[in-house]
Amino acid sequence: MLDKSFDPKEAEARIYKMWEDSGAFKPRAEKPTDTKDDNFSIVIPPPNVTGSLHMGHALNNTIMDILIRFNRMKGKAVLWQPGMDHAGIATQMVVERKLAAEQKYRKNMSREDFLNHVWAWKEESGGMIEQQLRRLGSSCDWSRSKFTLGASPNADDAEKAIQQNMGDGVTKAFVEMYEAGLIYRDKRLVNWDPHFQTAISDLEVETKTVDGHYWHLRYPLADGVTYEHPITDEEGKVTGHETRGYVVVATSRPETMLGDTGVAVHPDDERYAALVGKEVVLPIVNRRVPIIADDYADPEKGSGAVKITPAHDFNDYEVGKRAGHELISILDDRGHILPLVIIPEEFHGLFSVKARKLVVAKFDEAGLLAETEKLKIEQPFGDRSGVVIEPMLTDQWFVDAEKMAKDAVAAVNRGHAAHPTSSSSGAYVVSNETTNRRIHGADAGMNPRVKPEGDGGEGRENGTRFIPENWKKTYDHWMENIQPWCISRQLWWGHQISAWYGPSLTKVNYTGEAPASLEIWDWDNPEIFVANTFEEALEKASVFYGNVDANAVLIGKEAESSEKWRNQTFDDDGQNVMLLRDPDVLDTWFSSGLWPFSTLGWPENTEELERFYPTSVLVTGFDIIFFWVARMMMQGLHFMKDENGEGVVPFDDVYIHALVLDEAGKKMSKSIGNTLDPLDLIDGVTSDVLVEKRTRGLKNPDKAPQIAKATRKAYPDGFEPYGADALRFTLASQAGQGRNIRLSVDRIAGYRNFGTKLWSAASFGQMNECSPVEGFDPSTATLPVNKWIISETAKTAMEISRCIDTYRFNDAADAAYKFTWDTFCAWYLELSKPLLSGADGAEKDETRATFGWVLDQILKLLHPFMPFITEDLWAKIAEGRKSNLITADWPTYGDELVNADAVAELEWVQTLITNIRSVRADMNIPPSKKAPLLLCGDTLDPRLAIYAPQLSPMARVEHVELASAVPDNALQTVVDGVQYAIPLAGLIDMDAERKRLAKEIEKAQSEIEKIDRKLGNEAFVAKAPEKVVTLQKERRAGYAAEVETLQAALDGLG
RNA sequence: GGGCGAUUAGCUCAGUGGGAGAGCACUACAUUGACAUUGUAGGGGUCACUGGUUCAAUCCCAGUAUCGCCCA
Repeated sequence: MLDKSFDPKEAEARIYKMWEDSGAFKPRAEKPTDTKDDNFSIVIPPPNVTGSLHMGHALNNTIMDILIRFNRMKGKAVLWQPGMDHAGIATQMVVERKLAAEQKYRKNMSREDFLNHVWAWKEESGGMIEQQLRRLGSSCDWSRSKFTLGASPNADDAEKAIQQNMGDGVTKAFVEMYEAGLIYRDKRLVNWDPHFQTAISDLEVETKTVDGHYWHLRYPLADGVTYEHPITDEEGKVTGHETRGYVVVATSRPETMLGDTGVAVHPDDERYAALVGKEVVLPIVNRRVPIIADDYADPEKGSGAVKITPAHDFNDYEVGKRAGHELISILDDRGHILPLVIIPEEFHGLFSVKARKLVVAKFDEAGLLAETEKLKIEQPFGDRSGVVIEPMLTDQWFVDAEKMAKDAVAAVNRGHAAHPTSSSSGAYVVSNETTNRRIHGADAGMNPRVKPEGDGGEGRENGTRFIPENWKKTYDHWMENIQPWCISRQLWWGHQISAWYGPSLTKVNYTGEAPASLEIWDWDNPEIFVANTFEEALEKASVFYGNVDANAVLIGKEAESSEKWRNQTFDDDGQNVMLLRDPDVLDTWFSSGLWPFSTLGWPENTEELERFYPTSVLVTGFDIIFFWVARMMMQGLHFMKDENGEGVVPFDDVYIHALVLDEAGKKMSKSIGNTLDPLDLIDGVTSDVLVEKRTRGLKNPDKAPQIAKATRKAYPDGFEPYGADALRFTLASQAGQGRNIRLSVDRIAGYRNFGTKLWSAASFGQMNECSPVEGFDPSTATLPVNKWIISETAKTAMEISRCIDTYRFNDAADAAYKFTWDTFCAWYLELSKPLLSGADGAEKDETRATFGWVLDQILKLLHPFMPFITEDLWAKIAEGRKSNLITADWPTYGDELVNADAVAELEWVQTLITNIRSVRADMNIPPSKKAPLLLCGDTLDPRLAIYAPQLSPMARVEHVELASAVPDNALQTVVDGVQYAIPLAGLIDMDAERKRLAKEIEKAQSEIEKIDRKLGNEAFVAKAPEKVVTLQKERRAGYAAEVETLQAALDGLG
């Protein structure tokens, strides 16, 4: 006997362990007959090692798990590759914060000591999210979980073996890209985060609109020059001129004037034409700088003249470069004014905001502050640090993204061209069945790519397709405007850059002769040796310096610090020039970009790489298309080559899912206090705990009472334990291909109820001995009711398969829900009751077997969505199953099981029952009151006798008989043009019945009118397809018959 | 400023060139037989607005309004 209901708390952990222990999460062994089509793979978007599960993960992983389980059941070799991202900045931040609480600071530690702290933290507290992902039911192959940074120095050998390639791969990628000219080192303006004191990429900068000021500053013209400045009225008309000995520039950052190199005006701006070529004297610093003409100056904005600070503004940088200006950096790493001789001492060391106030005060004092304007300004902030980002001139490593982007754009064009928008059916071509490729690792030869068999699709031809396809535009747009990607970070936690520096020989005209002395070597613009290892770098250096000064031979010393390297010149033996390894690390996304192949073992040529690259689909949110998807495309195409040397895309499809928002449509965020923890929805939570969690550790604690109040109002009773299945099903059912999902807790409860419904139907089946029958062949069923439910099962199975294949998860979930609840539970189960409780015999046996078979199919079809409850039932309703549900065969039958006659017959039964119920309910006839059903006509429909046992309980029909005329005091209904009467003397309000009939007639009448308008239109009859015209005629006939019968009924009432 | 998207029942959202849908909420009725985490029935919508294309528009096109997101 089944328990009363499913207990997720008890079952989830037990079942998950059973799956994992069974080896079901590992890809099945390769068969000799396997083609690329028989493999299905997904790489997980690696969560940050610091991360904890949020709703975005829940959606993302639910979708992946649906795809994975579906394809696994279809018999494919399935690999869901898990892993984590080391998340450079985020992790370093977490650990530094933790150390600070213990009065320990990174600055006072060696790099090695600090990294040991981070690794220790990772072992202890990192990676919690992998446990949380298990709670969702994610069926990843955890045994191959990868970490972008590789193994910890203290890891055991097994772990080291698993992670070995991760670090090697990144180094190899860096070196190869450098050698291919795709990576270079350059002094450029970059986004500088003064808090973390590192460069960050454009993508890590968030521009926000904040309250700010525009200060209009007067820059005096040099040498007593003056000009006539036009004075305008409110409408912009010039009303006169005034003589000015200054130009006005407006800025939101006055402190940068300390580093100004000029003032720009538009070349066509007549007002300033005479001033171009003249100079202004910068106040405070008393420097002369030129007035130049440049298109960048917008005559419409402000005074039309702009100050130019090339070292601290991206636009000014370009202007300065065009004008050949020298760059003057005025800020240090922390955003403080540098102690430069050209800057008055009182500014030295001031934080930029303080310097700003002082500059403004000085201008004001000197009468040079023309105006202070309050307005909203756009300001860049670091997405992690939250501080204002300073453009800074520094030496950094860059990827020439523009070059790589071309191939990546072309690959997506190919992907979409191979799959033109589908026909009106809206069905996508099933991707993973139209590709058939084999790939080998970088060092191996490639097999020719086999063209897929055509099923209408042309095959992917090594392209990637976005789903929904509108994301292609976003991707294209960004790729076409891509900027050099700054990949170096001034952090410690990450892949240290594999480059070594030696002194440069550029200062001498190097001819191969030994320079006279090391003194003239240039330490500021070092020679760069990019290599996989120090030994390799040394070799390269030896070749380079080989015939230089015989007194200074490089023999393999690596400088421990840049100070030592610069200041000491020779190593401790006083003999040798040292090489210095670049202390910086790579942007985390550089290693994430290798994820689709590094996780499969690259740069080794592994079996997994062969079998599972390219991956079938990438499932992710649109917020990381640029960060991640684009980079994987670029790096995948660069490193993974086919036998012709063509780059191979990392995935066939990219499915972009929605963002999960709260019920009000707001982005979930800790600071707003509207986050929902997936685990709370799975396990349940009290309102008190929920409030506590939402108000703990707020950046702005003042908000706590407000958040607490809103939380208690929204969820006064907290959450019940809905279980992982309900959460998954809700996410799937809301995963329409739109932009976002408002998560509804009511719906989660609704889908929990759905699970209970399924459970109770299974329980009913068990009580009635409806166990699955070994070898039952559904095509042999004889009873129409069984043929019908088998038909509906087949139709549903086809529908669900089609929907999952085309990433229409909500449609798939809906189809499963409707079939289970409405078709199976509400109709079949009730219709089967008389048979199951009737006399033993062939019909009862067939019905039991059918019931058992259909329930099995339901469990299979629901399994990808609700893995736990289905697996539990699978085991509990039948003993000695051949396999667990997770590896059971997916239903693949189809039309051959659909019996149109049986479907028509049962639809008639349902209409009859529904109509009887409806007229009775309309007249408020209590269900307890049974009544005969009279067929008003000449012959009794034999089907009425057959379904009498069902009509009795379901439609409260006492018995069925033929009547020549409608008796008085009877309700009437029409099914298929046949009139039925239900005599209920004494229970019917005849006036109400007349009104009811009149209303029904009116309804049908208005439909007829609508159709008549159409059919009366000659153009419609002439031009519309015949099918449509016929359909309308048929519909009209149907309504007409109904009206006639209803009218007769109404007339009969007198 | 450029781009993308949304606007359908009270709420949250599907949907389609030819008969307006679901879940929740609501109303009425029911209840010892799978299930109250229930059953049956019902009410409720000019498919944002204005034009256009078409025999036919909620759907395609153009514009307007409102809201949201991304980029500058």
